Amino acid sequence: MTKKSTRLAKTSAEGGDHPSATRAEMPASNRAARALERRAAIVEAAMEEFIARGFAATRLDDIAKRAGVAKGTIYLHFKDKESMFEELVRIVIVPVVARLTALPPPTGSVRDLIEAFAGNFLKEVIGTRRGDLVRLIVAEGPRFPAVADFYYREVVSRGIAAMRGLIELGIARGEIRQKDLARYPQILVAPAMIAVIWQSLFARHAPLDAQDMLRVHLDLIFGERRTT
Amino acid sequence: MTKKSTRLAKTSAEGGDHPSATRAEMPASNRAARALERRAAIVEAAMEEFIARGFAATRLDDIAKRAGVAKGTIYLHFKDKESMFEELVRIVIVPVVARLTALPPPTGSVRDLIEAFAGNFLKEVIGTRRGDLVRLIVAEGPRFPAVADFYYREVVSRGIAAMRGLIELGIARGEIRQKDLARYPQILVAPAMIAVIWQSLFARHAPLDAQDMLRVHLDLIFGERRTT
DNA sequence: TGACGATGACTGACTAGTCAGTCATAAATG
DNA sequence: CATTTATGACTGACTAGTCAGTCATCGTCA
Repeated sequence: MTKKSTRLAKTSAEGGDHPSATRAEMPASNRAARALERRAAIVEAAMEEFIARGFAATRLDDIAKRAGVAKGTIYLHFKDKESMFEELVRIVIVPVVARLTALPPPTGSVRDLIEAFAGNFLKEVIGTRRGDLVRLIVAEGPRFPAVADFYYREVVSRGIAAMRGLIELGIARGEIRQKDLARYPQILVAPAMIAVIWQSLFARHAPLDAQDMLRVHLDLIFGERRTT
Repeated sequence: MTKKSTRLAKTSAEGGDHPSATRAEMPASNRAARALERRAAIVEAAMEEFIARGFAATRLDDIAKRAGVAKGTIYLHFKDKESMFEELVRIVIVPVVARLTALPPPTGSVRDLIEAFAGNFLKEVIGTRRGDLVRLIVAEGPRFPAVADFYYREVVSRGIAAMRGLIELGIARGEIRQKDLARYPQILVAPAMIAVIWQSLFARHAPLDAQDMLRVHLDLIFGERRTT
């Protein structure tokens, strides 16, 4: 009468019951480890779906399917769709911030420092899943104040502060002319943000060489690099 | 039973005479005119709702209510929700482009030209409903290729071309040093775009003086303005 | 060590609710 | 009165969230 046959079919059909052979899955460590793995799978899957479809249009069924988990399982890890989305942003962003905060030793010219930063950003954000996350936050931010707040606090305000510090250093060292720039570090990062958005929206129409663009922008700020 | 109180304040100044005074409402011109009004009301309402909630989360019932029409009426003007959204973007953007394309006579320095442009942009886009539209397009673009295409064709590519022209002029006239800038007009507009997004997302955390920021940015490109 | 009951992670059918789109009916118009 | 336009109750498809039941794993004890 009941249709519980699914799991049975799978298990019983496999005559031999070596865990490894039967379970197409993992070395099946202990429960806790498996749970963590599953949670990670859900986060990963949810990420993809939310980026591809936005919050409202994403179905939890799809996330579950992609993560290889039953829908109910999601609710063992997250309270509901909304808080799942909010946690998601935290989960994905925190390690990135952590990595970037571990800044390289301040050696060399300010331009070199910023260039290193830009190179990182290029490699790690522009054109990657993380870049899409940024677009997603721009998209959903107004409907998720908690997300916008978090993003401002953890990423934007820190980033702005760091850039301001760099700019002031550059001014002090005479590398940067324009003193007012320190008041608007946004100007420094604007082209990078534009590059992120451009890749998501217009890359197919007109590919953008983000690296070259950022170089030109830095030339604008520091003066043309002399190949002397 | 019905609450027809909605379309009151509109155009009651029309030559109303014959209809009984009972209709405190519109003397209403002819059918075609009313239809256009309604269509406009729907577009306006849809705009608000889509901006506030995004495409997927917007309910047609809400649009209808806000526009003061029945839901069925929407379907007299638009095929379905999706094409409504796409048409909407066109309807709202076309006049803006038209207005901006009617550029002022190229008098004065390039910097003055661009400053006039920026001033316009500031007044007409940043911090207005139209700014939100830009954010909406960024948000929904990936899910609406038609919208992204249209926006690229009508706004982005034209804007980029126009900016490139201005930059080249500035280089020719010796106002702009950095020749490579002509290859990336995006750099010129990046801070303006950032300002649009900033106002939507972070204004409540840290208000941004967009005008001043744009001035600083232009100083960066043209050199500090001499108070001549 | 091996057997066995307790545990709780996991499942997916199900409920309750939502909303795009339809259409029979009503109002307005000419 | 015939025709065009508007209405909003209704339908059917879809989905967030639930929960009774299952079973792999774990702790315990002979």
